[in-house]
Amino acid sequence: MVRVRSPGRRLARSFFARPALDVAPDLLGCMVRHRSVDGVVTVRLTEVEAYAGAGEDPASHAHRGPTPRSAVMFGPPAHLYVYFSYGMHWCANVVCGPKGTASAVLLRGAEVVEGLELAQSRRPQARGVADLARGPAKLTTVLGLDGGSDGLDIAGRGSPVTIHVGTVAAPTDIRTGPRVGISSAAEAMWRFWLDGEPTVSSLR
DNA sequence: GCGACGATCTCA
DNA sequence: GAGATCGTCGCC
Repeated sequence: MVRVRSPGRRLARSFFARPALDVAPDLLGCMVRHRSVDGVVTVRLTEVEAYAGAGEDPASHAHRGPTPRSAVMFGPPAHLYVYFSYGMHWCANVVCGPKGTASAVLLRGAEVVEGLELAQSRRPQARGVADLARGPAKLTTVLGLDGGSDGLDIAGRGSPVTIHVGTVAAPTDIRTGPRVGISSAAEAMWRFWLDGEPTVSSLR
């Protein structure tokens, strides 16, 4: 694959206005950037999971229809869905599909490519650079995101969070497998990751 | 109003 | 392998 270490063209809303199952593998290698008052952190995605729409995916937060928590998922694509998990962690998704489908892609693992120092200060417990964003809650922490970012339009003008073209993965570099940590629809091979990357959360 | 459980992480 | 720790949602 071609390795580019800086973010390329910014992804437009149309990129996300497709089924999550199509968007998810296309996001591998892409760069997620967050600029805050603290500075800029950019990561390159190495692992994602797709969550299909309401009624189609029992493992999705949107499965039983809109609730206050999952409301953002039912809105237009390219918005951030950030939720609180296990009483202590934040996890970030990007809403996909046309408005109302309530599908999304969970960001599970990434490599820090910009703002290493700031990333390390946000996760002092990290074992090493590969551990900084290996796992959805770690990735969210390193980017400096939390519930305050829920609903953010990443395709909008002036958004602090943007996603860009990064490294282009060859189809043979992409692996698929079952999603992690869910009990229903566990057989769906809707987890995608880049082969051989040390920042993939649970290796297979 | 109540209770079960979770798209997890860390440390032992 | 267990504990931390609490919001969300379904059901009573």
